[in-house]
Amino acid sequence: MRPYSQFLDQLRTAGLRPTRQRLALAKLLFGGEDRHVTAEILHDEAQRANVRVSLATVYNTLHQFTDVGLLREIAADASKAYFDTNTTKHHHFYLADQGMLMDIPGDEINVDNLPTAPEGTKVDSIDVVIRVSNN
Amino acid sequence: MRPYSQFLDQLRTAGLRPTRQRLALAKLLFGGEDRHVTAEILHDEAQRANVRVSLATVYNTLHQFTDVGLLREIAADASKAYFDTNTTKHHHFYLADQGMLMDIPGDEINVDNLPTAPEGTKVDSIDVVIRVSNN
DNA sequence: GTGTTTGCAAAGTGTTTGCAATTTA
DNA sequence: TAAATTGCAAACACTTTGCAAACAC
Repeated sequence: MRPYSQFLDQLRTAGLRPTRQRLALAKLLFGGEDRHVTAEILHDEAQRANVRVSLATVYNTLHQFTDVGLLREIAADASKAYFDTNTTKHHHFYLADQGMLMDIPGDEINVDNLPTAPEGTKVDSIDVVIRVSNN
Repeated sequence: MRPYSQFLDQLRTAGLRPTRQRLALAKLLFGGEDRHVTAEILHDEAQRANVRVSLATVYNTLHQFTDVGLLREIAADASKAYFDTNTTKHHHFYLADQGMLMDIPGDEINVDNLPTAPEGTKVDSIDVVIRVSNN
């Protein structure tokens, strides 16, 4: 099995050039279980994996991946951007004390009786965030 | 009717000294309809109303009001903090293009089948944000 | 080769902080 | 007068940007 081939395909399909940096970040993001990252977390992880990539490129890459639908951005906290590798419909616990997100499976919350979007707008996403703190 | 008396009472009840700045901000926030503000919006508004108050004090005041339950903070966008004068249970449309929040009445969305909070934590709030953009 | 992507450092935005001066009770 | 609050400016955290060098095709 050729290493990286799944990530190569993933990037090509998305219309992004499979550069060394994008491949390495894709591997970190999509190589295992679903996860929630901030730019800083991913950058640190890349360093530790001996992947030289600048923080600016990590930011660019996270946004590019989000634009092509490989990631989903979660507004859990007004001070930091979180990205989720699970782009399917589901919601989150936000552990305020740890600054950490946890998935809630999509079928564990019912959201219904949704109002229609305001005149002239379309719905981009529906986020349910349950903020919890230590007790 | 003594001007400001309702705001004096409101602040005293909340255990906050009714300073000139807090009174003026309370009047702007709670003197009319429910509203959503950022620190910058409120600061600008205070200037226009000829209330001299520093941006730092606006930030402090917004957080103090939030701590005592007069305001509620909404994480609608990872880049800016929004505060809502309506602290009752309800949800929001976030108009991404305008950076603006709109209330959705509490009874217009059902959220049920909620999972229990993770071990050792308690639920602080449940936010439903429907992100919409112009079409 | 040509256009894209990267890294760097600088700049930008929103927010918090330290501390002296001011205000409130 | 003692304690709380304010304003200022500096510091901070996170993010974006401009541009020359490096890379992908």
